[in-house]
Amino acid sequence: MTTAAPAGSRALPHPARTEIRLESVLHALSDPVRLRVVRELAADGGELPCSHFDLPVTKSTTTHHFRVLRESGVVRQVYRGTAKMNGLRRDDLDALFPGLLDSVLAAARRQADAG
Amino acid sequence: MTTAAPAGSRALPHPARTEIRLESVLHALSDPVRLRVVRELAADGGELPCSHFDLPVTKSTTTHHFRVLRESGVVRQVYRGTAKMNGLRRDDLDALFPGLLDSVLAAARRQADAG
DNA sequence: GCCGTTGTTTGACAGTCGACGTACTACGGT
DNA sequence: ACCGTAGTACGTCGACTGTCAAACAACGGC
Repeated sequence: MTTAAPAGSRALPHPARTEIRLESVLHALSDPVRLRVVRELAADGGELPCSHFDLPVTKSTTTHHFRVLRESGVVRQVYRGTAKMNGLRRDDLDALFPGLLDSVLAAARRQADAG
Repeated sequence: MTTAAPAGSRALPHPARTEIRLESVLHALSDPVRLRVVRELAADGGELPCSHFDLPVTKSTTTHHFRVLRESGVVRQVYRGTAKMNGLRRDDLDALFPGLLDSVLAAARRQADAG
């Protein structure tokens, strides 16, 4: 009754680089909570656990948002002990859509500053 | 009986430049039909009537999509006789979010070519 | 072995979205 | 005055979204 994934390294499905769709990425980034997560990940540059983010939503909603980000190809998630680490898929996104992520991040920063 | 707008020039509400929200723009661009419209508008550079677009949806759905694009600040719409002309708000978008529109368009082109 | 921390799952719920058809309005020509 | 073309408004429908609470699972340490 292992669910299909071997215990000890719960598997997380990610789209391959070629499967990443622009529409899905834009949709993932169009939510304020998710955009904020992406900004923090970009600012950090490395990997951050879900628990690092102090989001104005419950745990289950947080799980949901991270799943949308992962399934759209925006973040990569891996388990490290009990924590789930999140990293931006900068390499893949920059290869597929050069400049897109940077201009979205710049736009978000600008809008936040003007706020 | 006039609905509030003087006859002869039906008014269409547009967000002012400062009211345009990044999240709304990304959401507007995350739909395949709308992204396609935006690409055609960008390729043309000028104004095109709704009837120019041969979209795989009905007229009423087309109206809906153009409204989303207008209300998010992506396109500007004006009536010209019985036609409703649509133009990209390049000036406003470029001023608010430099490079964003271009990288989205480049990404869309790239994805379409690879498709 | 037990507990706390971390995250998942499930089910519910209200709201939005994209799509449709039908009925309607607005304008330009004939 | 009439018709045709262009687009709108309204109501509906099913699917998806964002949110929550409550119960559960996995791992690390004590």
